[in-house]
Amino acid sequence: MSQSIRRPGRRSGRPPEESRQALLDAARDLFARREFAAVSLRQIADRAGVNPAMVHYHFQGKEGLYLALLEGQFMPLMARLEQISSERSSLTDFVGAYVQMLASNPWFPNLIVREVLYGETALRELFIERFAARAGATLQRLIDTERQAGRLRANLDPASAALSLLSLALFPFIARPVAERVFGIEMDETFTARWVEHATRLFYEGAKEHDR
Amino acid sequence: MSQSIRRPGRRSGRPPEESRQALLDAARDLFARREFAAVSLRQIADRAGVNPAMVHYHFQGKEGLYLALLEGQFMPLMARLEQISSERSSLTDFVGAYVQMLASNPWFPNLIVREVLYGETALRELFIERFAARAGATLQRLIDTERQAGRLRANLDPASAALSLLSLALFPFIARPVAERVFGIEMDETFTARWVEHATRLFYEGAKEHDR
DNA sequence: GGCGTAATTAATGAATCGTTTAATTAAAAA
DNA sequence: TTTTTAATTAAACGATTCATTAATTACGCC
Repeated sequence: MSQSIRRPGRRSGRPPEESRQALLDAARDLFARREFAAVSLRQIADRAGVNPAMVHYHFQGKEGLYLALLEGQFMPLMARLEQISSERSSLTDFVGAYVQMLASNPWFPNLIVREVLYGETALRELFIERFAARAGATLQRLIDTERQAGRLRANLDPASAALSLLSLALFPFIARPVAERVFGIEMDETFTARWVEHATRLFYEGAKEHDR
Repeated sequence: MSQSIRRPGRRSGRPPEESRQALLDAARDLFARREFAAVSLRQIADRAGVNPAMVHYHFQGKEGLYLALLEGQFMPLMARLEQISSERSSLTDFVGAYVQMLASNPWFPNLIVREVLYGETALRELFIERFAARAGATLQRLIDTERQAGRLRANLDPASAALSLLSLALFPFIARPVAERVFGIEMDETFTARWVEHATRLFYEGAKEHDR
């Protein structure tokens, strides 16, 4: 399979950064589909078109590659999400930017689910403390602002409301592979825009003051 | 680690079904946390308190154990869900029974996510064809009934509505480990009941006819 | 143009994986 | 009670895992 007939030695006309980046890209794609222990170094190296030993040369081992991947790909997106969480003042813009980002980086929700929701790893704590807790608080604050402005009903529980909005915004992209088939939709930019519109409308109408 | 000082031979006063069931239970717990390739036979056997070779005696190997697990634990719950999908006529009852079941079997959403959403396995096809597609259709049918009865707005898209309701019903239990910490909730029976109430109310109010 | 260093590979080692076999004990059958 | 069968284990096997080392090639600097 990985029958590389290449002799050893530095490759000609190729910046060394290329191998490193190829490994990171391959690892990102594979770790989005299967968890750490289930992905082998040879799989990664094969996909990147380099020798497995390169993983140790560049990253000091499998775990080092994983950490570098999180540092280089996961963390920037998380920082971006955190930025969105803090600076947006409109609830709709918040959800929109959120959904936009998840839709255009399909590997991201996968890795979140794998690493944060079900992986009992140190990254979960990091994610919760540094991001989820803050985003949750921001979301509840935004909701409370809307509530005090009279656009949401007075007795609305901020935690339940925040969890609802998160559910509407995130679930379709988490369940993407199945949802696309079951509901015959394709999660492109068109769908993303429509979904943001649909979800926020449903939320606002469902959570506003109403007589019953 | 698995330093069992027990001599070989049949155990006294112990029905053989016990070992088999212990293996299935151990496998269920472990496969809910880590995927197939990441769980070793020795881990399962240790947790079950038997020798790894028992897996081959009872199930003809690791894959056989996995299939037996799906057959014995996953499939019955899926059949129960399918029953709920077909016989309930009220949308609220449907969601209620659904949520109830997910809450009381925490390993089930985990396995669904792992096996169906992200595992590119044969079980995904089975799940989609035999269950998800049918449940999706049933849900859309129920929603359409409500729509024609005037309890939901006339121009509501059944697919989007169904996906919304699913999001509200499922996401909290999929994201359970994080949601519990971020929002300071505990997903016991009390929460379950309140969530069903909250989610269906949000959905009905958000999707009913309203002037804007 | 020669030389040191950086990049890359093949070859190898130690650990662990799933599996198989043979031995051993208890239960069931005769 | 004796014999057969079922259940269980330890031990060993080959395959595959991650990691290491030594050898090889190209690049950059003087």
